[in-house]
Amino acid sequence: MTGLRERKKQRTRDALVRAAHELFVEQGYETTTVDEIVAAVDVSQRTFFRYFSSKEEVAFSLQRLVSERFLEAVRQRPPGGSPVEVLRSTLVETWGSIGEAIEEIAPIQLYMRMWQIIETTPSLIAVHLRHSMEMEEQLAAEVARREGLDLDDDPRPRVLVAAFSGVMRAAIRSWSGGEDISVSAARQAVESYVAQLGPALSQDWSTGGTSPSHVVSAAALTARPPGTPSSN
Amino acid sequence: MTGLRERKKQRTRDALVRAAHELFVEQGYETTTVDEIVAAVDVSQRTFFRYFSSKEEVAFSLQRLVSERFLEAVRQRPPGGSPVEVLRSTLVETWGSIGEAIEEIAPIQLYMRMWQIIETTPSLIAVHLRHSMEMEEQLAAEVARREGLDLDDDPRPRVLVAAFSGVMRAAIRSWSGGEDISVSAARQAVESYVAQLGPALSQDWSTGGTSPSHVVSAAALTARPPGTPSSN
DNA sequence: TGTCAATTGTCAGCGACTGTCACTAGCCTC
DNA sequence: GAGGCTAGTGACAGTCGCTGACAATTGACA
Repeated sequence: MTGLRERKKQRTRDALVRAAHELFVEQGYETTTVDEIVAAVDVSQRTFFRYFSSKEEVAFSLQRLVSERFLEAVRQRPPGGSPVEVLRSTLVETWGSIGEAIEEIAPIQLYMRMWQIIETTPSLIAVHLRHSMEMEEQLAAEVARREGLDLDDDPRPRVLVAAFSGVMRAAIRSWSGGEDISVSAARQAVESYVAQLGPALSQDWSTGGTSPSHVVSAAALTARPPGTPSSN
Repeated sequence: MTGLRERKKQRTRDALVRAAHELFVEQGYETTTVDEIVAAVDVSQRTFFRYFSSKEEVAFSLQRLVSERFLEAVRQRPPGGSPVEVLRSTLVETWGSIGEAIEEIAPIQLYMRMWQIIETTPSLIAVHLRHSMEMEEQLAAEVARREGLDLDDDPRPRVLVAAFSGVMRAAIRSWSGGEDISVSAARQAVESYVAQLGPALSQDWSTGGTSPSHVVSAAALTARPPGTPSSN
């Protein structure tokens, strides 16, 4: 059992995350000041910066939680299965428990709405892209480990992960730009996009398009799955 | 002919860019203050922020120049040829004139060294990724226009451009992490990476790897070209 | 040459972030 | 259960990026 000191720290940290998310969602990221966040939790600004190295960090704290959980789940996965399938099934199977982990800190709706804020705030888009890059690197290392490959010699892990994470980003972007920002809509968007990844790469898509046949398999990577609304 | 006022503006702008690049390269981006930059050019800080909306913007001013020139060159390109080939040949043919455009503002070595700063400064990496995304969107629109396609219906322009720009980024990263940061080394790295793009996508790469055959064509996208030193 | 408009400098101020130091409150020992 | 130890907090002063407002300057043009 953890001590009182520890629990107190966790509480203030969670409170800061929750307050920050509420304010960001309510009035936007740029227009929310750190002073407003700490006022809502009633701690000093100095304390805020002891928990988070920047205002950006608190905005991505839940995203980071999700990334870490997912990465950990992939690491725990028993050997076997193709890498794409490992990533896909890990995603599907951990979705629920990761959702619960979020709920312990803030209502999941807040997390969902925060995605919209990120995707519409230029400075956050930039940071998000960098995080994705870092996440890709770690995932690629794990895939390489599982397959017994050397990341320096074999580019396939990185490529696989890049494709996977590209599809994830496309799904999130499509979902966050749409009408229904519910959890189930997100899950559906992500799962249907990801489900296309394997088939799209193995099937032959050159069914009479104007494009040369060598780009079509890759093209399917960002194709909208049927029934998904176009979001621009 | 442009008036004196106009020329004076151009001079101070170029001087700011040059001074900023010199300082960034010499002592790092974060540790260089805007006050140092304006002191080197002897203008007020307010003037700096009239030319550049942020410290980041001046750091990317030469990169932006290059992007714009390249995009413009693609736009000027007569119809015909496959999209990949159009991008590749435009790159090769405009390399020289773009270099000259840079030289009018700052020594090209400074531009080259600035890449290293960008690639090793987290906040600049993030901004760079966002710029790449924006550039991809514009290039994709142009490719779609050339091919008479609708970007909303056909994902292939975006995919093609994403692949192209991914290869470019990989090339730059490999080059900037290496020993030889000369212009010719950069050119060689970029051109050899890009040259692989077409063949890599059309060839069959499944020559007895452990991976499923459906990822190998994509895998070749980030493969190191022969003779290029590994840079991590 | 005098008027107009564009450009610049000065100043005051906000917001993100950091170093420092005194203080408070869990924790651990006797 | 008292007292020392230390992790965590608050208060304060200061730096740096960036902005608005207004006055001073300087090229443009009649």
